[in-house]
Amino acid sequence: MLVKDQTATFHDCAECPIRHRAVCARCDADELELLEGIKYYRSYEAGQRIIWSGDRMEFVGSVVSGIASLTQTMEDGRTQMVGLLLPSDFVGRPGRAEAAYDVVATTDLVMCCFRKKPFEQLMETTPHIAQRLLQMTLDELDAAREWMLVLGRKTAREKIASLLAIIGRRDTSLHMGKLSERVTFDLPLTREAMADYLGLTLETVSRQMTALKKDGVIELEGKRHVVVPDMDRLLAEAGDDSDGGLLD
Amino acid sequence: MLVKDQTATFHDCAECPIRHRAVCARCDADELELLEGIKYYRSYEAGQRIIWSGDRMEFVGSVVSGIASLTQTMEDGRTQMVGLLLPSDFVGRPGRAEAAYDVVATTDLVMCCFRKKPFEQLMETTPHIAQRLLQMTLDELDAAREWMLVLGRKTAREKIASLLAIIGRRDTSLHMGKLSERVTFDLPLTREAMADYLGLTLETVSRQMTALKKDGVIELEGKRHVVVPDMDRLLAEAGDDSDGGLLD
DNA sequence: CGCAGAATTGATACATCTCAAGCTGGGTGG
DNA sequence: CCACCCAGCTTGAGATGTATCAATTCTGCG
Repeated sequence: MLVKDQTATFHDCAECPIRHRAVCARCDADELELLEGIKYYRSYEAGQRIIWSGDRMEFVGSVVSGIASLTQTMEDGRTQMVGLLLPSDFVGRPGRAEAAYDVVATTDLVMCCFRKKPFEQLMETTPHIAQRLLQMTLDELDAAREWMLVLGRKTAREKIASLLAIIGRRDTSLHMGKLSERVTFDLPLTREAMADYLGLTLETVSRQMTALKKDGVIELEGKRHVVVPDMDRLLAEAGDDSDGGLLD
Repeated sequence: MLVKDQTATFHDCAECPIRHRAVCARCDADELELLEGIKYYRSYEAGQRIIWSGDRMEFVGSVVSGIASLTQTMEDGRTQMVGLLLPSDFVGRPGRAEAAYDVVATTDLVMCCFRKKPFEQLMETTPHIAQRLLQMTLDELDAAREWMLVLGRKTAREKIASLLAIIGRRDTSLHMGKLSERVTFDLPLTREAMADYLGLTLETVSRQMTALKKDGVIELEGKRHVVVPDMDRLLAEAGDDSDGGLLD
């Protein structure tokens, strides 16, 4: 399987695509070697569940490639996505035995895993890891709070625009720097996943996508490929005062 | 002023009421002494703004007594509370120059402050502080994500019940341990603040409070004093499967 | 070809918002 | 001590945005 083959190419941390953004970002060569000793790769297919809420967690790790989602579900089936895990994002919580959320692979996914115990021990002796993890956790907390504003106070149209803006911005920051020009990306989420993220129904997501298209805020090629002719316009629709948003 | 007098009594960290829960919880006597060297107390009156979003942060610190709220505001005035700061909670983000949120004193408040620079330096050399801060940040992240479910998927009635359950649980865990018995507490929030927390209007909050009262889920003495005859009933109304919620 | 999952579109129901009056209780000044 | 005032709260009637239920239409794929 293609995904399996990819993993082989990451064996050396020095050449890892997320080397400078993940939890190991601050580690020097010596520390990296210690991490290499306890790491292993795992691949998942799109749709596969990685972790069940309430399960015992035997590992923590980083997303290397692909996208996963953190979700919570109520007894009656209502679900809310509470996090989008992108390459370099950390999964799992040191010091906690059981998972608090479901983690599901949204696309095909590769993770760099560490068994939990050894990782926790390493954290005690390697301040660089704990420091980086603190930084990343603070960033995630900011993103979560930004998202609370979206969930609590924005209209359906603004919610969609906000989501598109995040994804668009992230994709662009990876490629080149020029914003507020024509931006193009693929939606990694189904309408249903978008609805779960935004606290809407998939019908409402669909209607608002159509409306944004009709108003010229976005263009659609197929269902998943999005073109944003004017990023500032999109940000205005999102209700953002064009300053930074999530995920800096 | 009464609040001023109180601060005098906290001069010694060893006798501080939040000694074992705040960011200094893991510090030993030596480390505490270093912290004492850079700390100072500040008092605020109910309603006073502690920090403006976008302002330069010159200090970080812990809430010693009272309650504060973290809020975000959109240009058109819509506001969303993104955090409730209780005694022992940490304010500010080491490594960031500007505040991302407004912080407002909900009740009269005392804070234990550290100038930001010295605190950051101390963090570098004192793993116990960084470790504790990581733990607290992870807890806050969990609370924020729990709240995303409330904002995104719960009905107005469930939202109110959820908020009352959190406040009730916290108050009880401070006093005695026996839950699911009669629980009593004062609401530290106005209806408007509740609305800002829950992503509702204050009219809807008021109506749902009335409805919960009429249905016997809660009793009200005056506007602010709440009696919960059956905590399990309240949790059921919140849509929680009676397991833990926020703020463990 | 035809099926299945994903997405769109339509008609209607309903929860919450909005706008507009009143109410309540604690504090202030005459 | 009373009358008034005002912030906080409650209640009402109607408007509106989103959910719900129900068909279709699309799209990729075996």
